Amino acid sequence: MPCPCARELHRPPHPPPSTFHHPPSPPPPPRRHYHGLPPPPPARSPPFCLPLLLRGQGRTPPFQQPRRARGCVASMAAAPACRYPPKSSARSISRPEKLSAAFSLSLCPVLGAGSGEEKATSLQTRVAIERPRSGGGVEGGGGGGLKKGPWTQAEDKLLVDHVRRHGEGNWNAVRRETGLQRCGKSCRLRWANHLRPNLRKGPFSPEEERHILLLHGLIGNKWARISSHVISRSLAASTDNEIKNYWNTRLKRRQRAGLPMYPPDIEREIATLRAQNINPFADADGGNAGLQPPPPPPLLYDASNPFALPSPSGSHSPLINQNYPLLNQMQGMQQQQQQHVFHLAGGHQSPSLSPQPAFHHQDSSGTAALGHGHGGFVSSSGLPPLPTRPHELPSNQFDTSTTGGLLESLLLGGGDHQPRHNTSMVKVNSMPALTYRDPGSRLLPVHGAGSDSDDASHCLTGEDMYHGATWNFTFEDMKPAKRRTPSEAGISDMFGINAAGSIPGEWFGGGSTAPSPGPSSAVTDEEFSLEMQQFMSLLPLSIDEHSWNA
DNA sequence: AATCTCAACAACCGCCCCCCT
DNA sequence: GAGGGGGGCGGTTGTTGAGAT
Repeated sequence: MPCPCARELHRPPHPPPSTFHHPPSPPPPPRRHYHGLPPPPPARSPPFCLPLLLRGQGRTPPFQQPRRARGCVASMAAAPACRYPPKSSARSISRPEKLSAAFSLSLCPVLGAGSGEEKATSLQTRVAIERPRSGGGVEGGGGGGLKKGPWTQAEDKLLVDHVRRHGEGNWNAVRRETGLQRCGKSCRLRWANHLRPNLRKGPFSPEEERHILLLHGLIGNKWARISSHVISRSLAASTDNEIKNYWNTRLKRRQRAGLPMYPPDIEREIATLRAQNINPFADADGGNAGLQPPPPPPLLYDASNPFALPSPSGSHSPLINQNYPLLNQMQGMQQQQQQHVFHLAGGHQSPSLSPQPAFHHQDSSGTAALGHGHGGFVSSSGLPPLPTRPHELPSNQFDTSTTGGLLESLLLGGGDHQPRHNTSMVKVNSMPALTYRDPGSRLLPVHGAGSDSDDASHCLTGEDMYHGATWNFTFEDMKPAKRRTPSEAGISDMFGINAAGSIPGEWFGGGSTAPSPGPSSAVTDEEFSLEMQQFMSLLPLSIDEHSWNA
């Protein structure tokens, strides 16, 4: 029997009114058919260029391609975000058993104290309760009856109320003070990924996708940093989990098709950036000058590669002074943008919005750095965050010392001067596409051995604008659109969040002028457009921009 | 109509780091 | 310096609905 709300799933997306000064957007692409005819080729994107990205050029308005709805809207609207039983149940019992093991009021103290409506809702949505793992395991290694699995509205409310009162952090206290039978980690995750204000739930624009690709190519699976960078550009938070999921699905898709993970232009951009080998903060703060080790050969730089630009002489020169002069402006505007954001918030910071350690960070050298706020409130500066965790070494995916440049500084805490390996060519296990060729070959990834001709046949064939060669690229804007999940709508409804994402009355003290509090779609188009217009107005136009917006 | 495949995504888990005592 | 708690991050699992077969 079809879901009574199935029509909701097929309802065409309704992009909210946008004040963007962009050409009319084409209708959302059809859902990608993996076994059908290849989709029409996407509009040609301009070469990926960090300055362009930082300037927001070519950015398509968010929410134009609402993400595909998942689940039954009717039930999800009043349901937790995830309706399936917890993993522990799913693994150990069959489906009928799972159903029988579903939510039991007597075993769920939170909902057991809730209203009958909550109970009914939970029953409808088969909210399962924690079943003992093998050996009676409980979350947290002895947490004694901690609940797992999908969150309920009641739990969300408890968590939100707690954060409202006490702010973020001290997550383990949530359980003590609210009786919420969740471990601190779970609370933090729930808050960070679903409940915190300014969460951006919507499709990644093509430009954001390219941005993600570039950042991933530069720093690897540093989802939080990628997220923070995207956040800074998008003025609202896309969670690291979201980006991670996006990447993983993309990875699987392209791996199946035997395709490279990165389009050639992005790879060239990666090579270019890594070839810069410069630290923009070396001269900017005066404290890092001379601290950077001599630039090792860049990861992707290959003398035989015409696209991996050679390291500029005096490669400590700020990138922004050489090839990306706009970054000078960007950096200078960061503080201004931050102040603007807080001004929009009414100049008041509630506890949860109080400066997070990583949000406005004063590093050891005394350089004020606007950092990412993973898990916390986000920057909406539209500018790349500055290093916040100088202690953090690059992951095993990349030896980022090979660039020592802007993005490492931005994303990996470029202030760290910890010894690094000097590897000119790194095979990245988690990034198969970045297993690069032998010298002399083109800067193209080694394709996977597997070849899904079916999928591959549907990949767009483009032209290597530098070589005239062809390339296959499954453009990401072909992916199905997503939309705000019903559970999030339910959360919003539960807390009285209006369509614009603001909560009537108090919400962290932000009031109606707060920057889009509330989960999902938190930044309204008006707010986004306002900031972007103000932002863009400070920047000169360029040929690229004209051509992109033409 | 049934089954399969896929994308999407929530949530858990383990590891690690930071901070405090 | 050692130990523990708090917290962050990345990897992974498992479930869903939709579309394809």
